Amino acid sequence: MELITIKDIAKALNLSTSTVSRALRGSYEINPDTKKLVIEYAEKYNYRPNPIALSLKENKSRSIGVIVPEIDNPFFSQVINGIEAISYNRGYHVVIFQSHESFERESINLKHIASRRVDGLLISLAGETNDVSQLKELHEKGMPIVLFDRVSDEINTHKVISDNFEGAFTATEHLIREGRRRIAHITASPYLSITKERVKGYIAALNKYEIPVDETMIKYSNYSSENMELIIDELLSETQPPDGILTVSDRLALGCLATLKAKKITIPEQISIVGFTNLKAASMLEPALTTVVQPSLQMGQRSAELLLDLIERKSSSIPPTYQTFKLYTELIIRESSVVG
Amino acid sequence: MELITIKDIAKALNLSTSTVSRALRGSYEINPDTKKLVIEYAEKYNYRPNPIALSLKENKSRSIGVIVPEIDNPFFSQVINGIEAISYNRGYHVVIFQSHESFERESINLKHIASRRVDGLLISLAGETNDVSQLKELHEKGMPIVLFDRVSDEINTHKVISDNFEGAFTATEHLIREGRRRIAHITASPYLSITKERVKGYIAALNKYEIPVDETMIKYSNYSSENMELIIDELLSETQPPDGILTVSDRLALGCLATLKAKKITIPEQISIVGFTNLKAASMLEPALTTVVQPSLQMGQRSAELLLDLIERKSSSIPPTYQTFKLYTELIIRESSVVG
DNA sequence: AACGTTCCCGATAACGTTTGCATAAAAATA
DNA sequence: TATTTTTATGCAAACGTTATCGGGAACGTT
Repeated sequence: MELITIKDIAKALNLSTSTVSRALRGSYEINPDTKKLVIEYAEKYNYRPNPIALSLKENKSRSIGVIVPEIDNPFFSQVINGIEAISYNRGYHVVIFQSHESFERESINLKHIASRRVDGLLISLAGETNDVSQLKELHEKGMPIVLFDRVSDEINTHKVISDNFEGAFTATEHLIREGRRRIAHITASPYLSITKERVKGYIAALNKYEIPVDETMIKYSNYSSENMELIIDELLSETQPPDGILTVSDRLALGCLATLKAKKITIPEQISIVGFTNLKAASMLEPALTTVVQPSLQMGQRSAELLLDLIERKSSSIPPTYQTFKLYTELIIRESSVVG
Repeated sequence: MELITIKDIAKALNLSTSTVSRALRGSYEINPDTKKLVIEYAEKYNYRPNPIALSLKENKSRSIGVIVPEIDNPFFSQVINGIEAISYNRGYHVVIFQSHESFERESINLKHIASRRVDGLLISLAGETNDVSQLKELHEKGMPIVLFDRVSDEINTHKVISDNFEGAFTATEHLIREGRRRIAHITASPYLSITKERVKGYIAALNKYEIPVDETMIKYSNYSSENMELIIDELLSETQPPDGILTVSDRLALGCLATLKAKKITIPEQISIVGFTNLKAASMLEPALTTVVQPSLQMGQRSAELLLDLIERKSSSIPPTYQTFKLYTELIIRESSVVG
């Protein structure tokens, strides 16, 4: 990778590095002949400025870090797609980190990020994360941060989320209107903002229709499939087993579906299902899955735009007014929740 | 992000930067007292070496670039997951690029990468890519490169692929053994290595059973759904329409399934389907989809290991002997290809 | 002829770090 | 005490780039 540097050009052309630098950036104070000479030489030898040297000089890397729980999750890979699209257009690189839902791993990633390798951070919190002080500190030290999807009240910065309350509310209401009265809610880690908001939406819908809320119907799950088996068993062994289930992620929806099918429970007759999910195959599942679809791509795009704006306005003295952007979800009704 | 530097420590402690640097790296030639002083100060003020400065000095970035056609594709996001896992363990960062199957976009990404922002490159070629000279040049200039999945003969470096021939052969043979005789093959861009190998496997299976190969049964598709509609229409309007279809990607399999269902064609009775796909939902589709599963995670892990080895052995004078690693696929038989 | 401009260009410092070399002070040896 | 060795530290250069400053040469103006 014997790349040529400004020094090489200067030496070859008997000029100073300053002159070469200026010539390459088209400075007006360079003789047109010299400029031409330099530029031609640079093109001939395929000169490319060393981005690392520039980073050091300008104290910025033109890259942003993204921490997601799992890349291999349709929702997050769609978000990343949106992030990459915007970043690419604005000349930034995207560095990916996975927390694997682990607080420790997230913490280590944050440490790396803290040492200036990136100009800003996009993060969706890990399921285990209960303490955001490290992230907060990073933010207070001046790192531009935008939180998306799984956010925290404790950090005052831009946030981009789905309307989780509304999504869960609408989904639950849909189940109720379809005649369901005993609706379970299988959800993610209780620490997560998305969990809390969705539980609220779920409860609000039950309240609206004066259906009593039974805490044993709300199950917090990690993402393993054994766990799902357990949860379903618990639910089914209740004196009043559920006739409807609301799940809140791709994995939970799929796991729930698989478990119920394995147990020969008919969907939607015995139990209706609605999932929060971004699976493209949702319409072709057996049964076709009613889903709350989140605008994942837009979430990525919006988050990236906000972050890049923060980064580029960093020098400006006016402090940004941080906002939380709520994107709308959409309920797509399919077979899994409609009897007959 | 007011991060402290070695200079700051030096100034505060009335030492030279050299001494501080050496103290921090635990050099034997520093007075234990001084060392202790420096280290304590550094810890107190949370000193972190500036990775960009180190990159400049050592001429390496401890990050690798990954170019994939689409992040938001289960196969690739699983590969990336594997890449990230290994890279993380070995202290490297992963910078993501998407080609969106576009040659131009891939080319622009390669240009960025050429300017030393990363220490090595993992790439799976875009569907449009017919000319790999730019990549070749980059490799010849010394950039460590490992190709995965969609590779090219023209570049002599490590490659990690699935056994595409075997996968397609086995899948086709399976369809034949299930009584199918008129088997169509809907595949990706004809430029891609995976396409060529799979077509070969498909043809070899037909040959083995002395079934004539009909070129009109082999359809090269881009990834849009309108295109799929067209292709299916063409296939169905043949005098002898197909009774089996082999598709070779998540999208094609899903698109094919959707289109056939929309046309009220019964699967597997009228047409059997086998897909190359890594969809986790494959078993729960209607009908459950018979699939050739590729070891995506392992592909990512293996590729990353090979690349990092190349990077770290770069200084060694013995040139590496490049190899192509073939990973085994697995045919999982489900309803979509078994009548009765 | 003396001065002020304009035009080009170079030297230097700086970004944060490491490292080879030099060296003062201290310790050990003669 | 004189000399050598050891110990501990600092200086300066280097990685590649750009910005600030300064200045020589050529030109124009009185």
